[in-house]
Amino acid sequence: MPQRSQTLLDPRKSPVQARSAVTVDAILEATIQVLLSDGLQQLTTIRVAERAGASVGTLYQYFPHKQALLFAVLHRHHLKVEQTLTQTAAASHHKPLATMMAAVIDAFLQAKTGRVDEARAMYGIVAELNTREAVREYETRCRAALVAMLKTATDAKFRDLESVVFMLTAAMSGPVRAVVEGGRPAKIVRALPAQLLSLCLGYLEQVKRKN
Amino acid sequence: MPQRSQTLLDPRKSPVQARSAVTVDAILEATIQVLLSDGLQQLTTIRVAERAGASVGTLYQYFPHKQALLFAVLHRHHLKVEQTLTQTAAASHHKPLATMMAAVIDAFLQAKTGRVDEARAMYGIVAELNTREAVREYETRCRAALVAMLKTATDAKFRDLESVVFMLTAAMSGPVRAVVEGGRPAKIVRALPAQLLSLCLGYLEQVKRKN
Amino acid sequence: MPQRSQTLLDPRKSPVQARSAVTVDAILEATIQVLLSDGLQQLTTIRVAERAGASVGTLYQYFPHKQALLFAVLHRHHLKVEQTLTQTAAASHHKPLATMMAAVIDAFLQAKTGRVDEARAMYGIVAELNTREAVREYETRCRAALVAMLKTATDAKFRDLESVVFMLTAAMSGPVRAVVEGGRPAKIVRALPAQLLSLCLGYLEQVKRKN
Amino acid sequence: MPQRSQTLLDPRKSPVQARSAVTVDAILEATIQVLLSDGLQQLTTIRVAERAGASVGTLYQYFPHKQALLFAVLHRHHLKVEQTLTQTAAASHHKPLATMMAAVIDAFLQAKTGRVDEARAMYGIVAELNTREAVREYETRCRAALVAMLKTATDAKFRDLESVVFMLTAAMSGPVRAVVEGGRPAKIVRALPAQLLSLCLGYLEQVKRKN
DNA sequence: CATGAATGAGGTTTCATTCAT
DNA sequence: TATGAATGAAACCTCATTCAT
Repeated sequence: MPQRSQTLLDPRKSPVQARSAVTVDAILEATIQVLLSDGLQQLTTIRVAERAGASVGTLYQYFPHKQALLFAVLHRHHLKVEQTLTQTAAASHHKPLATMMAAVIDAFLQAKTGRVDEARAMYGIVAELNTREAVREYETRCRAALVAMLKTATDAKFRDLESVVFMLTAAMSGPVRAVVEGGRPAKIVRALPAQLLSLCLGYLEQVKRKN
Repeated sequence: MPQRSQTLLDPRKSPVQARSAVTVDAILEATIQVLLSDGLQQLTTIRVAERAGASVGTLYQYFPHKQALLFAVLHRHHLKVEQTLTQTAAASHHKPLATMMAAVIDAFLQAKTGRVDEARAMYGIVAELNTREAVREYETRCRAALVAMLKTATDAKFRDLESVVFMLTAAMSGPVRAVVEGGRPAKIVRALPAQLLSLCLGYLEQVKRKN
Repeated sequence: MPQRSQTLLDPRKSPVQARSAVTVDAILEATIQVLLSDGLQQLTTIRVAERAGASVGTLYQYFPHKQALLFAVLHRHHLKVEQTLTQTAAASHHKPLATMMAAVIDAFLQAKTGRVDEARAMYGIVAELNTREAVREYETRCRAALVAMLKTATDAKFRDLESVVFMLTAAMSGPVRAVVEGGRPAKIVRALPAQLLSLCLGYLEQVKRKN
Repeated sequence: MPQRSQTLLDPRKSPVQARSAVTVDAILEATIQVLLSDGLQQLTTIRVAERAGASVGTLYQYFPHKQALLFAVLHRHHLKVEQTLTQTAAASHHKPLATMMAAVIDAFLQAKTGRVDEARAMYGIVAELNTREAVREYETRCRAALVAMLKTATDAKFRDLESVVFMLTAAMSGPVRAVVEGGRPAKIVRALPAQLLSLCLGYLEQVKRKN
């Protein structure tokens, strides 16, 4: 699979008929399935097509190449997470910090662990592809929503809110990733929301002091 | 590259003559170089051998297959980080929390950013290979060192220290990864040590309160 | 070419479209050609594909690996010989020994020397591959047909017919192999049918006496 | 292993020192061992050297290439069989047919089954290499010994003794090969000498009649 | 639109052979 | 002489992609 510039990564044609939309969806779903059951190395276009109940030819009708397919899967995931996050953040404006963070953490965890398998699959895609650009943009949009929200916090003001939010999100992504990738004891998984809240609030507390 | 069980990942033969040790080292180094310049997808055994100034045949004298090569590189990195961390932790016993964490963060950052390229390459390897087992063991050993250290903290006692340390390390790994993978503004990079300290101490503060 | 268990030797997929049947046949035929012109050592999958007017990829669509290809060729040959032999044997029930053996020898020689090249190629395959199992089964089926026939001989009864037939077929296979492998004087080749008949009848005569 | 003309197949240098003779012998013996335990495909020069307790370099001191090594093994076997056969034949001049054949069959079986493993290994070598020439010469010499013997038979004279001996030896080689290659029931193995005698005498009887 | 047979570049791995030590 | 590290040609096999049906 040769590396391609990202301008070529868009789907080949938009499914205009209902039937096509179903097919495309089946393919995207199949991609995640194969990714999880076989791994990225074993993910071949034929295997994806088979699992989707289609033929390779059909797959290539909708995706110009394998990268575009993987990219589309990633994009769909990003959209979902971003949407959840943005809406939650918007709904939490003008609240105290603790309330805000509790809501955001909840939303983030729900988006990520609602379909753990999907989230797990994404890590593989991101590692393999040239997704730096896309991931950066996605993260930037997510952070923007949090920045906007935190600006309206009733109980705190931050200098350099950008940096603060970077740390917050990056710090959260660590434990979340560890849990999504699996193999953590149940105790840790259960405690995760509360722990993340401690993590965030603790950090914000420290930062506030230095303001 | 077919998936292989990890018991087969050991190097094929230990170099007995002096020159072979040099060769093996050159190959490991070349692997990192190629990983960074070409990416894991484009990393071929021939390319690695060439960059190492050797032939494929030589590469295969020391590594039974590509996976073993990548695995060896990862293992070497793990050893280095683990050693730094363990020594620092051991030297920080019986100190206050803030001192401990400052030392540990410093050591961790030095190990990871001392050779950013190497650290960056590792993320690729981990994503590609079946490294779960190895990574888990490495992380467990690192956490054990921190647990042992924190037990002796002069200014705090923790219930469930295991979970606390899990959160600490996982939380730190987020921002560190973001920075190592590159593309972050210089301001963030510079501020990282202090920010990580805030993150850790803030979290520990929160946890202490609930004890 | 690594040794593989025989359960994996089956063709990969059955051709569903008409053109693929042609392709498969061309590949099998090409295998024999290459086997004879280049020898088993020089038989490479690429060479076979080229000779068949196809590409390696196509070859591997129908045969999971080189062994399976060779095995398929052998199997086809076995089927042909077995069929000829079985039919002839069945048609010769209830005849005197001499008539029976003349018919069988004739059939066997025809099957083997009708396409000497093919037969010759088989010896190479058998030597190279792990064909013990397959060959044994084939031989067993052939012997069974002869046993059934000889039981109905009008002029002889044998104790331990199994052993007798083993000796008959094994004895015949010697000279036939010598001739098929080539380089024997024309005189010997011409005289072969009659000589084989003498061999078989002579042996049966001896065995009868001891009954 | 490229095919080579047979003029190059001679050992590189004759071992003049006793030590060398031991080494060469160990290598030849190791070749047979590897041939039997690993098969011809897996027989590599390094493996042979290891099994012989030497290094590849040493192996190549005595054999210019792999083919020469295999060829030497075959040659040694041929010499042994030929010698046994020739001596027995010479010692059986001026005897009746039955005595002659009994002696020859006994000698042949002893030579072949005395070290079944060795004999079995030979079939592999012969199939793989370009040994036609060498095998033909060996067979010719064996037949010559039998022809000379049979000429002096006290109870029979044959027209075209050459052809008769060809049939005799070829016919015998069938069952012997079957048994040497293994997997035959013990009953058959035990009965082999007597059966071969029946085979030969039966055939000779038939031929005599037609004289 | 859908199919799946065909393609072939390119990747991994082996192993006979050489040659510096 | 003996060693074993190094070589690299060449084999096997995969899989993204195309295109005739």
